[in-house]
Amino acid sequence: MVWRDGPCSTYQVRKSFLESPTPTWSGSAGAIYPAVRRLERAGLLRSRKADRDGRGTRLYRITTAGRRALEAWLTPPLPDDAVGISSDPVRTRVLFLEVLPPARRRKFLDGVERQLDEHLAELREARRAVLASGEPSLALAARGALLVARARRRWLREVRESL
Amino acid sequence: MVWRDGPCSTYQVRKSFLESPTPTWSGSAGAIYPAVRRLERAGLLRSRKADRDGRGTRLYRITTAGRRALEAWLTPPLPDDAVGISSDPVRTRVLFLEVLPPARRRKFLDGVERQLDEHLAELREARRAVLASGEPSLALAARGALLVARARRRWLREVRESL
DNA sequence: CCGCTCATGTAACTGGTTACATGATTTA
DNA sequence: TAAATCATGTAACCAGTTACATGAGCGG
Repeated sequence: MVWRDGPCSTYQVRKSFLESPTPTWSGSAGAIYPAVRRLERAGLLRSRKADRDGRGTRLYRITTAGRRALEAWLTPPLPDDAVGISSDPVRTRVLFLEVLPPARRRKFLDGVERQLDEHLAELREARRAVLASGEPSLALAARGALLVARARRRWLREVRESL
Repeated sequence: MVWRDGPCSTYQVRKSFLESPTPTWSGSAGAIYPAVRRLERAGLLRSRKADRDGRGTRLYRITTAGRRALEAWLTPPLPDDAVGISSDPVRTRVLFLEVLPPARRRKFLDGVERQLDEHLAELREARRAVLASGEPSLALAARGALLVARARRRWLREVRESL
């Protein structure tokens, strides 16, 4: 994010996390501020004091080493846990569906299908917004999220049928 | 897992994690043993000493409260991060693909498509094994993992075309 | 100038990873 | 019976969450 957003404050990085639609990126201050300091200590970021700012804000830039680290992160082969089966809380729950009596299994599927449909509507809406904004990477990512969500939704229908 | 595997040792639970194809479930001893003890302290599990075992192994069973907790976990609405956009390390990387010059972007896609194809072959193989074993929940989960992996694979093809 | 939100943190708690220790059991 | 591996842990380290503190800047 510092690579992308040029010289920027930790707070700007934090905002990117807070605004991300992916809920695993919480953007809590207690994670971001220490992480940025770690990256600077590791030599991947460099900072200078911001002008006319009473808060002592520091502006960060990526270093050459940081750039190299980014490129390494984008160089295959990716680690196993990047391409392997992604964790899916719904799939995990289905593994233990037999805990419930059959009637409640159907209720589970009803509820989750409903939630997934709402989620799909949000994703389509978000994708429209991002297409309008004209940022190609964001549009691609939104498309990816949508395709995966659709696959999960179709799978849930199969689960119901096999029940 | 204790619900499913009847009275069982912590090590049996650990084996389930170690054998899981989902790489985020590492099954490290330093996670499992303390977790099982926490569950017992919370009253969700109960244990007794195993007969004729020199290691002082304890066998765990789920309690009524544990059973209730399991059912609550399976009762919609699920939390947002369970149905929301799942984190996907490949998608995250694509967001920052512009770090690379165009030739290396193609190399990234080549490598990841190759890895995903291998992963798909493994998933199909695993699914066959699980279908043969005759465990319906495992077969459903394997099917879900396969559908999601296929969606990711198709999306990567779109990414290449849009490049 | 008062209160709100912006912005930058910090501290205690929680929990996972890595690496090691130890004794039981099995196998060659 | 010696070596391997099974099984049960523990300790140090690392990193994220929650909740709080503090001061800057701004809008009425």
